[in-house]
Amino acid sequence: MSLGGEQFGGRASLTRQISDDIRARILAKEWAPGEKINSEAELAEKYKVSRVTVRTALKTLEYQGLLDIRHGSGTYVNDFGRAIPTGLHELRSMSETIREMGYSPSMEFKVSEIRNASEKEMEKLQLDLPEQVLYLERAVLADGKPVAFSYDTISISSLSEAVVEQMKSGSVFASLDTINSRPIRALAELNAVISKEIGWGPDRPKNDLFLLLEQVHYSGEGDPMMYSKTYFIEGRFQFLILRTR
Amino acid sequence: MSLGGEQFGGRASLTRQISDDIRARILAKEWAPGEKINSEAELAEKYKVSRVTVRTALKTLEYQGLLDIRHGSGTYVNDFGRAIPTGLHELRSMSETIREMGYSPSMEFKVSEIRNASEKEMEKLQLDLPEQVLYLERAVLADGKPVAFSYDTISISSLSEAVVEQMKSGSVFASLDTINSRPIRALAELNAVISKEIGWGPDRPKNDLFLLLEQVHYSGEGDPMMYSKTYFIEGRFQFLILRTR
DNA sequence: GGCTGAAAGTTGTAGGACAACTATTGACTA
DNA sequence: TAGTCAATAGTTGTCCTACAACTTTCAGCC
Repeated sequence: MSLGGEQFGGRASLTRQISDDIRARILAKEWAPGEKINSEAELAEKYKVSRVTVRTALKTLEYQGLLDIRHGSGTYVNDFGRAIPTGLHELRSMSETIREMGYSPSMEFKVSEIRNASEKEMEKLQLDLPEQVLYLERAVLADGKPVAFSYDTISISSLSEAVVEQMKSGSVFASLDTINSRPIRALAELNAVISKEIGWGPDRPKNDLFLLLEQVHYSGEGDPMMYSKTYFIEGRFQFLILRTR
Repeated sequence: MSLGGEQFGGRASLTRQISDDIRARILAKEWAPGEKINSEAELAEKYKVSRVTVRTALKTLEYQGLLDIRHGSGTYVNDFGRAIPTGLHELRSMSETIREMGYSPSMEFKVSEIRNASEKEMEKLQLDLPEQVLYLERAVLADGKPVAFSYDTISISSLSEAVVEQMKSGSVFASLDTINSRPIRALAELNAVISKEIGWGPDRPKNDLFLLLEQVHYSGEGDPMMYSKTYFIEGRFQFLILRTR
């Protein structure tokens, strides 16, 4: 059984590798919704790890709403229709999330420039001086149709020019992956917004209604890396949450 | 060290009792934000449980965004300004959430009646026949000020008349607690809504803008118990989410 | 002062054991 | 036959002990 965890230098914990792998297996419909998966003992043997590690991984997936662990009975795949719980708690790139939902993600760049940070950006990114930042305006597409408009400001003082150049037209998270410095945490706020200033193009919603996810991403050292405002077009993107006790 | 877990007949797991207790201690500011809490070994000794149990409890709180567990270093209380992560993933009553945020919760009943279920309600509650349901319209107040309007439909076919009567003017969750049948899961959807039909009174938002949390609550046996639409007044309630990898 | 390496402290993983709970089976009874 | 009940096997929850992996501290040395 090969895991192919650790994508780069930084090695993910064993628990994380297994949790990721089982998550992928669930989303790949290896088990039907409601079906009982292998017992912890079996999984531990297959993955060649201890039961403790498997248990921790399964617990994570239970938190994420994918599994239901029943004492004395077994562990079952949760039934959530066609949609996948959005996982607001898990830090994933938009592209990854869209892909997991079964669509094909893409981006459409509208603005992509390096300029001085505004006052609000300085505050959010904890900059003392108005240094240079990378500013992006993009439409997020699923199967070619816009589902959100994203306004991102990225602190580039500690990034090489090559990486910055890459970000200007590709995925921000993927670029950060190449230097192994993807953010590991984000503090997000959710708001309902109505505004004529947001979005562009023919697929822009006529009622000006958006669900705004405003967040600051932090590096492993706790430094702010990116400040982004993502405006989800109401009705185009399903925010599904499985809540548990 | 007394835990006072199991509030009624149903016994909560050890892990859950400890997780709840530590959560309360964190929210009571027993440790400052950023501060390192006791080691797992210490906690295990204090609570008189194994380290495994403590670890599981801490993992839960880490997932909820309250703690940061660092390998080789220790476990730290997360720093999130004044606000408490809303915990969209944890199933809590509105009152509990508001109380945890440091406000005093209350309810204002507008409608409270028993009537036949509508078609949509029948679908959501999985009823074959249009049986009787309890319908409530309430304003949710924090420190006397409305933060949300809630429209709830409760399946009462399996409830005693006394419990139903209690719900008509008190907390739904508290009433369900008395017979030990609080829902353990909810499937929720989040939307931005603009509507003139929602809410009432002088504190109703003039811009008609709400964040709608529409959800179905399920019992331990998987049966739908309640269908509710809670319209949060945009700007009055902070939906704060800590996202982690 | 600054570097090095040992040591102590903490979380992560292992393995084995038993407790607690669930689901199934089959015997027994009315 | 249908229903009840007890035994049983299977699964998750908790405990114990030990060690690996990592971080922080600090004494000792240059």
